Amino acid sequence: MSLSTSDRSLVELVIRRLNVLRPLSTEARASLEYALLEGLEHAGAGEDLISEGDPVDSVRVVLSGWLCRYKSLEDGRRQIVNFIFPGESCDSHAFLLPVMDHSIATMTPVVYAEIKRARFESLTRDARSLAEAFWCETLVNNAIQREWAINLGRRTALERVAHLFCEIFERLRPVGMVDANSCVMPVTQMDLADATGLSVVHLNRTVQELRASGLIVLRDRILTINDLDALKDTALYSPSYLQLYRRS
Amino acid sequence: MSLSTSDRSLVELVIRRLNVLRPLSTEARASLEYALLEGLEHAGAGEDLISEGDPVDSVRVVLSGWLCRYKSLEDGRRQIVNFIFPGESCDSHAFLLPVMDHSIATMTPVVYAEIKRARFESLTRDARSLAEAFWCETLVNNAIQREWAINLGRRTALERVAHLFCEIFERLRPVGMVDANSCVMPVTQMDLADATGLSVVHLNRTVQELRASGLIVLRDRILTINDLDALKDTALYSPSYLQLYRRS
DNA sequence: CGTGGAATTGAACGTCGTCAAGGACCGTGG
DNA sequence: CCACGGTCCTTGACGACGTTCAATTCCACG
Repeated sequence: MSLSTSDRSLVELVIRRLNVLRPLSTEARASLEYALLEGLEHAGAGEDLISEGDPVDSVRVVLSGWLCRYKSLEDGRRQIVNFIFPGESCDSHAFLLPVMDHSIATMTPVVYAEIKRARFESLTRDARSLAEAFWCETLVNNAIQREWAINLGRRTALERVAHLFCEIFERLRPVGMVDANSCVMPVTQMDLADATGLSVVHLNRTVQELRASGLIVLRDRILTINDLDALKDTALYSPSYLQLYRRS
Repeated sequence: MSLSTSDRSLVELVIRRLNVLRPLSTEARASLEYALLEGLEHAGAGEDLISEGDPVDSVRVVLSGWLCRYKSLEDGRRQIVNFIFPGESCDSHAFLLPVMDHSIATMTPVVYAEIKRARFESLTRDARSLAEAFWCETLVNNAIQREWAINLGRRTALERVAHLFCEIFERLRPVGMVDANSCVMPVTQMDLADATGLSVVHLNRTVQELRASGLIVLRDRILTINDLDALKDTALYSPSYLQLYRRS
């Protein structure tokens, strides 16, 4: 495995993000950085990294690319229950439960670092700040999951899609994947439909409604938000749940 | 505060439940039992224990009664994102994040134990098994939240309500609140509507559909499930997410 | 009794899903 | 070079599921 400078900068990104959740000690950063660089892996788009029912014995930290957590019903209906963005980890501590309750799939080519359970446990035992940072991540995930519940249960199609775009934008911003008012949107409308609980057809019409009202431009897999505040208004978006910034 | 024998048996229930998630050492049980008995509190029905935006500095463990986590939109639309049943804790570790992202309300009169943050942290520091048990609880909650996402996003009204009834029944069983094939259902149809993302009117019609098909009886706040397997079939219910039983 | 919350019913409407077809784009192979 | 197939996006027509509004019944409680 070769260690490019780009890999190193991706690892930096992970550490910076965790550091926002909990300030990390110098040793914590160093040992995490080492563990990440040691476990680098690549995956193509559209692969299942883990499937519902699988036992888990490692933690994966995403360095680049988009993934999603999803669940399926017997008859094929699928619900994406969350996205996973660069800097986030897939299933820290998931090994505390016997098996996965959901699946994780790549939506783009992905670079990630795999840390075996024993290694992860010794890392977090040695650095309390690291352990807390990963736990904070789990808690924030929990909060996002709750926000998705009200999104799916109580928002209209237009509000749901607007809300999803706001959330994606706000989650990509702190990891430097937002350029002024636009970001990549490397997923199909089918995926967006599965994330918002809509049919593809209706998702498409809803996106066009957002386009027609001038709030967004979505073309060539690039999302441009013309007026973020206005988009948040139509989404009834309240950002507190992301906990992107620490209480000072 | 008086310590009745009934309080003691409720505390036993909490410990038994945590013990299913992680085997607890004798000392862990003893110190937790002590902390719980020391922090007993009561609340009436329909009270907000914590509201979105509040800082948290304690953990509440529910000894009896039903609560719910919910989120609201500006215009009053409300989504119940989860229930909290006896034996479960409200927000263990929530103090790791600055403020609550959702509110917690009592749906019935409730008995709970409040453990201050410092106390909780020393408890879990001294007993690793206890810490892991509480973390497991958080992880299971996460899994439940994901199941609710697919419930709200991809199931029909009939499936949603059937699924909710299955889940409630299965979560109440291990804490001894199920009697043969029936359990209490001490909430209004308005609450059930807010939990399933339906209007009250349509929830009512859906419940009647379940009644008409002979699957359930719901009367006088008692839910009787005539054929649990059949109900699970109509709900497309797959129980693994509750992780009620440990891998041996 | 009378009051108020909860459950229930009816009717009309609307959002969203389904089905089906057409178009844009892209890589592959003849 | 162009035909071909595949995937994704888009549009139209229609119907169904679920919402809204409003009225009625039921029941516990004072």
